[in-house]
Amino acid sequence: MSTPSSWINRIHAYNATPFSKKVWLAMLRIPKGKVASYQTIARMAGSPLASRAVGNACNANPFAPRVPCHRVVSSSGEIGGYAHGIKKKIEWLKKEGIVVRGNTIVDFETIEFQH
DNA sequence: ACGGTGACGCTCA
DNA sequence: TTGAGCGCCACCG
Repeated sequence: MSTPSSWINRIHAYNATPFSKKVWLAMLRIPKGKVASYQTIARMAGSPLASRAVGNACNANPFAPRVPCHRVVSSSGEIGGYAHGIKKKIEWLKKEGIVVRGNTIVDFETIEFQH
């Protein structure tokens, strides 16, 4: 019940808008130890200019942290926001081996997942 | 139907 | 470097 495909099923079964589901599905593709920008997720969801709307979808993610919205950060390398508090977001990221200094991802460019 | 909202991103002073 | 301004877009009352 924790395989990637089961989360895909959970997402599809959940009552949410198509765009939100696309965003959540895209997040599943970010490898542990990497991060993706809201912009990249927007691109993956098929709406390249909807980075802002991606933030809204992340905020509505009912499956955190198993569906890893904590791996979605600002294109500047800043942490961005988190529904359960930025502290929590940084906590998850560090647990996955990502180094965070202040509100910034260290070596963001090299660990950024792009698609 | 429509205007307000927000976990964005970019530019410019 | 930092903050203000603005464009962007899906979603919600």
